[in-house]
Amino acid sequence: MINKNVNINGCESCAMKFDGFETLSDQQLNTFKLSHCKVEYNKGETIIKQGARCSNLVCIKSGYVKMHVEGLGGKSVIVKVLKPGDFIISPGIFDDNKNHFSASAITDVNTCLISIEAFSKVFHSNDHFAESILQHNHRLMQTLYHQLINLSHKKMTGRVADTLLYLSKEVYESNVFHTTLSRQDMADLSSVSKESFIRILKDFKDSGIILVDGNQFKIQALNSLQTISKVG
Amino acid sequence: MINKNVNINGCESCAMKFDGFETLSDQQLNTFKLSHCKVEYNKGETIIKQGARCSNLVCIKSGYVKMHVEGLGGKSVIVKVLKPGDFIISPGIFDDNKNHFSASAITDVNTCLISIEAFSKVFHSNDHFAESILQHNHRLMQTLYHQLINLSHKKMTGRVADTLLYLSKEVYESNVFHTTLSRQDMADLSSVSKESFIRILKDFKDSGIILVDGNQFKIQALNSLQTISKVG
DNA sequence: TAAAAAAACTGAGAAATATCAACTTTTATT
DNA sequence: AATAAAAGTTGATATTTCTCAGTTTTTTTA
Repeated sequence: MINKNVNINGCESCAMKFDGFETLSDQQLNTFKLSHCKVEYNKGETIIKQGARCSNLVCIKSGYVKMHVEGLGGKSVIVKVLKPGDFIISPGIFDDNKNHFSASAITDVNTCLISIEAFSKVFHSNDHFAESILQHNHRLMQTLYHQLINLSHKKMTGRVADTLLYLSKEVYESNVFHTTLSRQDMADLSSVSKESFIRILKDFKDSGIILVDGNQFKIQALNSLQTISKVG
Repeated sequence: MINKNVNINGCESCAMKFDGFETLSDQQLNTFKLSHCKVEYNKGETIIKQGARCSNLVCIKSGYVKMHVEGLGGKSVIVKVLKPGDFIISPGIFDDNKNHFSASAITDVNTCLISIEAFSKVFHSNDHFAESILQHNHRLMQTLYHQLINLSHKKMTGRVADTLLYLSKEVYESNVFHTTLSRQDMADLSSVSKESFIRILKDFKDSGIILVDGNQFKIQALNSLQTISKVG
């Protein structure tokens, strides 16, 4: 026995729950384990770079990550904020092997990187896993449809309201939250300029809809915010 | 033998090529054949309705289809124009079983509808098919990322130029084309108002970049159009 | 801890874009 | 063929949203 520790912190005993991974057999988990790297990223670091070859399935064990698409003139759109339990499959997998978006740490982040070879092997050997990967994709696509509607049919106020609701409900899961996203990030999530974002935030604050102190947020009038988001 | 014709027009002999279907065995094709309905839609008819239960994989054998997301106040965004050989998998499959977008015929359309049960059965029994379905999805997602950037970083002219290039390159595959999309449709594809779309079209025409006569288009200065699209 | 850099905020003005109303042309219907 | 309905077009106007420039606050670095 060369290494007694081979199973310590092995994937079977990983406390983290990733949706869809439940159907993996011990052997399949072992395939992941053999390929995996535990990597810690510091706040601000790039985890996935748009345009680069994609070589990993990135599983987030702790911390928060922004998933963004880099556009024209240094601008970018934030598509999603990922949290522990989320994982990222680049749409380049099974296609051109390039990343079509970037991902950056907005806090210190602990990840588990699984090689696409291992991912591919397991995808091909477990049809239930394949189904859950397709489902994972479909959900992301629903987010994108929602974002498209937001952008084209809503005015700035509606989009900013949406961002606040998204952060509160989906990301931080509380009506009081502290974010490490900058104002620019939140503006990119709402597709408005930073200045406009700040102004609208102030309006919401002045109307008593939210409470803001730096990066600390509290949603006070959920109904109002939901109405603004719906009406656009 | 009850029905001598059972194999006539069976899926093995279908002349239509759908990407990813090559890996299907005769038995798997038979699963599709058993479930399939050939349905002809008239121009203007709804093929897939957003919010309704999704019950089919829709394969387009002839004609053109617009895929659109219905948003607020009766507005909608056209995500893609589908042509013969394309097929539609609703993102609701393997998830909430609802359609998250609509699809409407913009010409008379011949379709082959395959039940999601049959689709699911084959997806689970052929890992190469599963891979190509995931790839199909990823490509659609790339379109969506592109659209997001278009919407948030480009001005109207850039978006309209993009729409013309898209129709010319991807849909009609010629620099001279006739479309059955209305001005409103093309505006929805560009996320601008119909009036703005018409105005920009006129500008392009006056600058000699394109030639327009009703629904007949000719791209005369491809370079200019590409520059406008890139610069935004 | 002082200086520098980055991020947050504010106001004014300019640019982009939508809306509305009228009008023309095309298409569909009786 | 006459009429109605829908789609396309145009101009004027109002709204939305961005950009720029300056200021303050916070964070980082030396």
